[in-house]
Amino acid sequence: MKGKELRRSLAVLPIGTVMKLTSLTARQIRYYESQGLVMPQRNDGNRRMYSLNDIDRLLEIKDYLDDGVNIAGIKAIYAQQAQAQADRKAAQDRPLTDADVRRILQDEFIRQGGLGHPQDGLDQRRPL
DNA sequence: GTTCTGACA
DNA sequence: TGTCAGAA
Repeated sequence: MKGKELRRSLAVLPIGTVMKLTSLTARQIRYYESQGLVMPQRNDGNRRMYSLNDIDRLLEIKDYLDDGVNIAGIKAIYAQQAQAQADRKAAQDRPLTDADVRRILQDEFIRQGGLGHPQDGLDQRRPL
């Protein structure tokens, strides 16, 4: 993770500041948290501490709400996005399976001509 | 003074 | 969602 994103994820804002930055009431901000839409950190005194990313998320939630999307809908959107990212990460981290290796070897085999079609006298080789 | 949780005329 | 209470 780069320093820039690290700073954006630093939770340093108390709810009072977040209220002014988002024009949301503390009631609304806490409610969205209860719905799992945001998950601010807590400091020693159990006070919610928000990061710049949290601010963006809250502003985004507000926009969705203004566009008529309900809480359930927003939940679905974030759930789907999280799933999409999980899939991408899984694809990156997963070591090659036997199936992957077979597919790669077969592709390479075909790329080099494979069994070809000796009958028609022309190979199916494709240039790289 | 600010924020937290829980509750509801 | 607003707002009040009682505590931290």
